[in-house]
Formats: sequence, structure tokens, C-alpha cells
Amino acid sequence: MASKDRILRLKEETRCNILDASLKIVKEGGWDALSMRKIADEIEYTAPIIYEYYSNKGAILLELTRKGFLLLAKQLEEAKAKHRLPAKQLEAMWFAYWDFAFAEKELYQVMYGVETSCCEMAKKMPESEIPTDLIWDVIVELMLPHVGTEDEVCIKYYTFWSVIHGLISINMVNRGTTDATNHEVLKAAISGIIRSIKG
Amino acid sequence: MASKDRILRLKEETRCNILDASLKIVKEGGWDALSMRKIADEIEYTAPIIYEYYSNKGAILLELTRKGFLLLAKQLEEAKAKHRLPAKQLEAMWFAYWDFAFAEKELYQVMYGVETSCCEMAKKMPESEIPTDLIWDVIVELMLPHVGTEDEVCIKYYTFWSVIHGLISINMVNRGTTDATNHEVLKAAISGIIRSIKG
DNA sequence: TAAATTATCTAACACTGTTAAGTAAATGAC
DNA sequence: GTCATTTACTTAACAGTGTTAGATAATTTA
Repeated sequence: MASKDRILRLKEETRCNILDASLKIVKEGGWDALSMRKIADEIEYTAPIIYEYYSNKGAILLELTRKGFLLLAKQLEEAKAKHRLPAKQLEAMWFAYWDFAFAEKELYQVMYGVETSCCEMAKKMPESEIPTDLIWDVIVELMLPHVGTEDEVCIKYYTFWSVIHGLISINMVNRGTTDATNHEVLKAAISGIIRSIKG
Repeated sequence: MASKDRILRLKEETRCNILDASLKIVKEGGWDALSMRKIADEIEYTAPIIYEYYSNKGAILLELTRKGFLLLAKQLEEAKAKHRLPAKQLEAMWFAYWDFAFAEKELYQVMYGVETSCCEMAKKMPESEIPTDLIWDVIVELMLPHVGTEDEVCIKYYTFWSVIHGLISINMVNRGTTDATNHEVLKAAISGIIRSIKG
């Protein structure tokens, strides 16, 4: 029967509408703003209907996560296709990764567990700058006798911080790697950056 | 009056107990498990009492964040004090930073917006490995004619991923740096790692 | 002892995710 | 066509969340 097909198509469309509505809500008000009732409002149903399509809220997040990975993969492939040399491809791919993170900020957040909601004021907390300053000072000293500019120190500091914080969050949120690999990555990165400062 | 002092001391103690109770709850059940009523239970009061000490839940998180930064700073200083050469100091400080993140996992999470709760299954999602595989392949190719071992590729992959994901999350959650600095860090890191692969 | 202040709790509001039960609409069989 | 069954959808509820207002008990002050 053709009506069966039509109904199946409508169901599939609603499944898709739920995801679209969710992403819309999140883009407007952040992940905290996402609720089953708001999704229902958006698709003009009541909340329990959503459970006919997704077993719970987590399943919706999971589906968005999946879509995120597929979109990221597509953009990585496109970036790769624009070059022939592996070195150029790799560079382009990581820049594509970077661009994806900010173009699809909300997807990136749910894919890799990056919080933004909580404690907006933590940015302005003076205590948060103490660790920064401590390390900053040592970088300055390491540069001596050359007196590094603000920018030079800043770049080195963020390079350090990024690689270490990145490795930490990857291990906390996603499936990280082995302790041995972690240590190897850390050691090599730190000594590499130190060399790049001294040299 | 001495009783005034005693009361003030008791109040200060309760303020502290609230933080201790919060951290205990979080360590037992993660950040999602933290609620005003559970904190109240723990300190043997009812929920509204907490609002006499902290204006809202966010203020408690903020205070824990502050304590986290101070503890991290202390450990960085201790690590620094163990060495004389700036290079050795820097190395020791970043390793101390690493250790802090896992020893005080819950504090690190709230300090730097690292989620763990949501989507535990996302780790096992096959789609999450597609971007990894795409980049992995290019790293392998870049190593040619030398055929890199699993470990060699893994270390390079995680080095790339860490620095880029780290820079992204720092910019999303904490106060990042300028676009120019970001770009500089990215460019230098990527070409640095590529050089370390080829050389 | 009486009044005023402080400490604490109960009850409520508006939310959240989720489930069970009920109702209306469409579909099936005859 | 009518009747029974299934499907679609809603309302109501439960247990939980952060937060506030108002009532009550305890303590301090006069």
C-alpha cells in the first residue's frame, strides 16, 4: 500500500524535524536551553510524542553527535581533495577541523564535551590568571638573554597550554590513548616547544 | 562579644562545609549528581539555608573553581621550586599541570569546562572514528617511504589532535587569545609537527 | 518577662525528563 | 455502511531540579 510508504516517509521526516528543531534551539540558547517540551513546541506536538522517535533525550544528542562526525569527515575529505602533497593535505585538513569547530560550534561541543554554559564569569576570575602568570614568567626567563615580545611569549604559552589541555580533555571525555602514548606525546611536545623557544 | 565571633566562625565553617559537601557529592556521582537538596542533606540542613551562604548554585561552582586555580598554582610553584634551570622548571610545571588534572579531575572539569557526563556511548560510536582514520591515513602517507609503526603514527596523531582541540576548547570556554595569535599557534604547531614527521 | 532578631523549615512555583492512562482519529474487517 | 481494532496524540502525573516567600521556632536583646 502506498499510504504505508507515505506514513513511513512522514515518520522519517518527523525524526529529522526533531533533530533540526533541537539544533535550532541550541543555536539560539545554548545546550542548557534544550528541553523535550521546547522541541515539542517547535515541531508542534507535545513532549511524549518525541519518545516515539527517540528513546530519550540522550538518543537525540547521540544522533546529533553522529551527524556532526559525518559532517566533519566530509569537510576533511574536501580539504584533502584540494591538495596532492600529504604535507599540504594534512595542513588543510587540520585547518578544516579548526573551521568546523567554530562554524558548527554546537555540534563540536556535543561531539567533544566542551562546556560553555557554566560559569561565564570564571573568565574574569583573577585567580585563573595565577597559573598562567607563573608559567608565563618561566617562558620569559627561558628566552633570556633575548627579551621576548608579548606576542612571542603568548604564542609559546598557548602552544604549551593547548597541547596539554587538549590531551587532558581528550583523555577525560573521548576515548584517549594509552598511558605510554600520553606520556610520549607530552614529553615530545614539551621538549619540542622548549627547543623552539631556545633555538 | 565573644559569642559574635563564635557565630561568625560557625558561619564560616558552614560555608566551607557546603563546598566540601559539594565536592564529595561530585566525586561520588559526577557533576550531574550535584543538587542543592543533596548538599543540604550532606550538611544536615534544608536547601534554602544554602542561599544564606551562596547566592545560587553557580556561586558554589565559582568558589570551587577559585579553589581549583589556587591549588593548581600551589602545585605549579612547588614543581618549579624543585629545579633551577628554566627549561627544567617549565617541564616540571607542565607535568604538574597534567598530574593536577587527573588528581583533581572534578576541579579541572569545572575550571576548564570539560564535560564527561553526557553521552558515555559516544566513545563507542563508529562514526567518531571516520575523521580519525582520514587523518591517520595521511600521516602514514607522509611518513613514506618509511613505514611507521602503529605507535609512531599514534603519537603524531595525538600530538596534532591535542594541540588543535586544546586551542579550540580554550577559545570556546575560557578567555582565548586573539585571532592572529590563534592562527600563529596553529600554523607553527602544524608545520612543526609535520617537520618532526618528515625529518 | 516581653520584644526583636535570628535561624531554620515548610510550601510553593516554574521548570526538567519520563511514563501511564485516556481520548480522538484513522484503518481494518464484515 | 457499521463495528472493532489499531494508530496518533494528548492530558495528567511522578520525581526530580533551582529558587523564593512566608511561617515557625530559637535565641538574643531590652
